[in-house]
Amino acid sequence: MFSKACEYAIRAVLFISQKSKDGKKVGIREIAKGIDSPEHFIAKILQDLRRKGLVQSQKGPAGGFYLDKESMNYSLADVVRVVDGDSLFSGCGLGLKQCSEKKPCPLHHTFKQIRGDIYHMLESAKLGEFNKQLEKNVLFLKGE
Amino acid sequence: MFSKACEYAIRAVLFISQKSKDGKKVGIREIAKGIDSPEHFIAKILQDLRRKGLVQSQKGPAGGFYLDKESMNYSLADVVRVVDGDSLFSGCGLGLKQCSEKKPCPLHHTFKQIRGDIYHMLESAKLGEFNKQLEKNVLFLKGE
DNA sequence: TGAATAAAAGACTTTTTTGTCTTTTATTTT
DNA sequence: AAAATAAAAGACAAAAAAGTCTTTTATTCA
Ligand code: FES
Ligand code: FES
Repeated sequence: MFSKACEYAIRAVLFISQKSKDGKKVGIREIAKGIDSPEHFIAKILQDLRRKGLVQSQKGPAGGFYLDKESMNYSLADVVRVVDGDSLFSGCGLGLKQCSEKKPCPLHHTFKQIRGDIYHMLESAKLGEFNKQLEKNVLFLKGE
Repeated sequence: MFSKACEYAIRAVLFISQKSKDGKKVGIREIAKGIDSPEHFIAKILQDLRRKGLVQSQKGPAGGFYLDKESMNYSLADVVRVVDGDSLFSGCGLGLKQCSEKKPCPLHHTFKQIRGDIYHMLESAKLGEFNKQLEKNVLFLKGE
């Protein structure tokens, strides 16, 4: 459904959100541990997200990644678009060159609905909204 | 969502279904053209499906791929399971090692629903059921 | 039986994705 | 200013997915 890079991206962004909610910054090593991902791999992904303005960062001692007020209101759909593009939101489920009403694939009518549900799920999930549940250990960003 | 191999597989199986509905067999070249896929690539995928019994084939002149009565009742979910495994049906959307109620990821509750919808869409879609619409050119297996 | 046909099998290449390592740049603190 | 810290950048490697090519095997038909 998502690429590995995108899965890591979402988990990282939610991790940063929770850790940085009272102005703190969080380093790449802590992020990698917190979401159980390869350190340098998630680092590169976060650089992309920073260039697009979805997360902020600061170099040097006491530096790290964080989310400002605005970024808290980005949605997971924004993250997905940066990392995986928008084929998940608009592409054909069976891989036809383009999804269209004029030449629909056999799954089109059902799939369109589901694709919309996915979009709605991601669009309505703002980065800041899971903070409390993550802190209470009611939601998790890594397994075991 | 699906791998390329799986997209081709679904399209191929529906193509075979439609072409073979009155006992005819269809060759790999015609299939590849009919669904706009690489010939040898889809050939290999169909070999897997044949070993699992989802499609039938016959070598030699006038041979080719076809679906028998039983195979017509397989579902797209069966095809997906053979080609992509069942992670789409049971895996965590954010890539946690396992999806569970005990340690749910932030998307778990919403995603579980969507995953179920996908499963239902694929499980209820039997291989034979698109034949008429494909023949009438109301549904399509390739773009442009 | 022999030629033609078509799938099966397997080796191989290319591309994409994922992951690692090293060097550079910016920032802070002493 | 110097040392320490942490992200940024970029080169590189490994693995997986996608795609290609050649040879073999089974079947039919003349
Ligand atoms: S054409 Fe396939 S999903 Fe719309
Ligand atoms: S734990 Fe992530 S979908 Fe269930």
